[in-house]
Amino acid sequence: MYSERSADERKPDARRLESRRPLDERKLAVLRAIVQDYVGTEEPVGSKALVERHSLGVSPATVRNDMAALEEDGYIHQPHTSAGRIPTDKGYRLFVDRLAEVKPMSAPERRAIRHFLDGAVDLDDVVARTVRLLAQLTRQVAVVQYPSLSRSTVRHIELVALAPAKVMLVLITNTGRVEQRLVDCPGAVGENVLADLRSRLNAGAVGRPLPEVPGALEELPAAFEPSDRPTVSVVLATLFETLAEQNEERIMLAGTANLTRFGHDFPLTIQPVLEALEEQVVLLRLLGETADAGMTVRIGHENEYEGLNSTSIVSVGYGSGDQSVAKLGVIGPTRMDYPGTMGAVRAVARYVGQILAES
Amino acid sequence: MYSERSADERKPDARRLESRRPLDERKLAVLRAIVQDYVGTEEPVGSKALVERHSLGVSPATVRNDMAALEEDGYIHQPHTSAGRIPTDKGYRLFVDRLAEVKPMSAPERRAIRHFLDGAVDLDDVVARTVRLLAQLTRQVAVVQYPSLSRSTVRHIELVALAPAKVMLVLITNTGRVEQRLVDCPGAVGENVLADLRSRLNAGAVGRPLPEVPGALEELPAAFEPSDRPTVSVVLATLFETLAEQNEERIMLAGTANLTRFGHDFPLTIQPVLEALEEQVVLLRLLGETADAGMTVRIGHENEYEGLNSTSIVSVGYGSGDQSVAKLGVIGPTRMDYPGTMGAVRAVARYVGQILAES
DNA sequence: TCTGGCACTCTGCCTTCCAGAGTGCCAAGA
DNA sequence: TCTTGGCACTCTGGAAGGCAGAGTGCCAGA
Repeated sequence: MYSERSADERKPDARRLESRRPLDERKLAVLRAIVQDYVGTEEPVGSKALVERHSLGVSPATVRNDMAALEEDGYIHQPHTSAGRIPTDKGYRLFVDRLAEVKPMSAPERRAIRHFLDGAVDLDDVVARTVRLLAQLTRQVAVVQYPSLSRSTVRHIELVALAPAKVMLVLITNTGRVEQRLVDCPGAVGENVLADLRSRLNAGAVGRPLPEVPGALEELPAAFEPSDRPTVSVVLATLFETLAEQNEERIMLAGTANLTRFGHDFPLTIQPVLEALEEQVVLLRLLGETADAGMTVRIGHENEYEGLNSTSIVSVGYGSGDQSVAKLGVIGPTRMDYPGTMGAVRAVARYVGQILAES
Repeated sequence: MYSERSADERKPDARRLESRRPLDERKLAVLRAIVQDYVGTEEPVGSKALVERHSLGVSPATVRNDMAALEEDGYIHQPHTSAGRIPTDKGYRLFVDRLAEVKPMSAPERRAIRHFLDGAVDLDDVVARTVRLLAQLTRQVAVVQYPSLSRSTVRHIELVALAPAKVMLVLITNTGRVEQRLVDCPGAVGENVLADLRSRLNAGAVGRPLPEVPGALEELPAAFEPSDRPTVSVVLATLFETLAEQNEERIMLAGTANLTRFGHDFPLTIQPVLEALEEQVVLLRLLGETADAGMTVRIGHENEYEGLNSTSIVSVGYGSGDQSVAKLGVIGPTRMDYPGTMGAVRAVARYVGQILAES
């Protein structure tokens, strides 16, 4: 799995991927050329076409020899005798690990990103804009996870009496996320009790990371009159439940129409992908496997989920400060423009982080 | 456009759709049979197959004559000489208006719907469950609009001081919808002012339909000290803005994977549909065209949006009381099982309404 | 008004054929 | 030992042709 590290760190990993004999420079150049051409044309690429389009400085016959070696090592593959070659998952892997440079966004692109995201009015809007932007930039399916509760801290807790025995609990996090729950209390709740509870809740929880909140508020019921304790307990229970509901994490999606540019054997590939995209659980797990730092690229069969076996996923964490609070990424065919996609994903993640930090 | 009305009311409408000579009973039966068979097989249906599968009591030759008449009137159409017939949009229209009975859900189905929706914990969950249920029942793309702000009433308005000059405004509606906005105040806001404002806001707004709220609160700043008025005005402005933002209406979608069962000429049909589905605006307009009472069916070219010209949309309003607060529906190929789809849509809308009314 | 019969016309599918692209291998050259 | 030109071979994709099957339109008779 690709992670952004320095070249020195990276090498031992990459070497493990190769088989017995190391690939010489030219073979790597051939592989790179094959990947680039195949991504461009979607057609198996032959030796003659290769030397024409790339200045490899050798003849087609030589390239053929290299190709044979690459094929034997499993980096490329021939759909049938006397057809050109297409990269295998392993070939893409090597390409991403050693042959590709993440392509930085151009200055105008960066300006456009900034500009587009700056217009957002609230968290929902930030996420919505981000996902659309990413889909547009990469022309693929984009996925953005809402800043997760588990990494954020409490900004405020509010209690609102809606009816004598009904209280609405509102939790606001530093990432701008708002969660609300209706609480059915065992009996009528006095406004003074509510006010007291409100201020104690905030005193104990504000500024804390969500997972720590239950510990900090454990002793709270003891501070109240015995007659009020059931109410306090119910409210607390609801609060803890809300905090714990990490699986309630939301995800936003855009660019599914880009799936139509997927491949030739269309319905077969696209249906499982669409199904996967509808399963929040699958998407969350997918994003969850993203490394905490650096970009993650999962290629074809490296993917656990079967329906996504012919897709690649480029994902990265983003956050308001230095640590990531959520992930985002794109899903596209294994035959994708990795450098460009990775560049776009990284740039978008960076800017979203900035926007979140500012607000 | 189909609307559910009594048979008597319906007739004049239907008659207008027919051409000069009225279609006799048998021709209608033939059309009905054609629609049913075509929906089942997806293949043009011929005269011989028709008499075999349906007990029309006449010979293929007779059916052929009827078909010729139906074709002349534009209800069916021949892809090419010596092929079977397929219904036109006009044919489906007639079928829906006069030949189809909305198919009621079976008792087990109704129980399943109820059961599935009953488990919902909050509004988000209700909508999410509804849309998935609808997609599953109809095996098509389901669309559910969140209960709209414009029809609901204020249940509570809450103000929360987050920082000296930052206030969070939370609006809770009777449909369970919660909207929040961050307000930047011109200066620090005292807690007593905030409390005063809070209670006055609620006194003036609670129970009112959202559109009436601005009128009811117009005079509010006058009740405060001149020094506090700028703050009050800003909060009010933000509140009104929130109320006015009807275009912020949200929509939830499910079942896009069902598009893969769409037709043969796949990528061509599916891409514009996927694009349309990503445009909230398009979807909202689509649902917006739903009649306020009764079900609406829009078939093929009756649809404004070009990308949906080969799809039909079955939509209906749903609501917590007797009046509808939002719409839901499904989008599928014009060649869809109208009676079944309409039955499912109606049933789901009814149960969602009940759930909303209970909560 | 309905029906059986008949000639006619399409499509869809299968087969055949052919050019084009690409390969693997070999022997010669650097 | 690596590179290269040459050559025979293979496979796909598209075009062309042929054919069975399904379906129609029309006509004359009941």
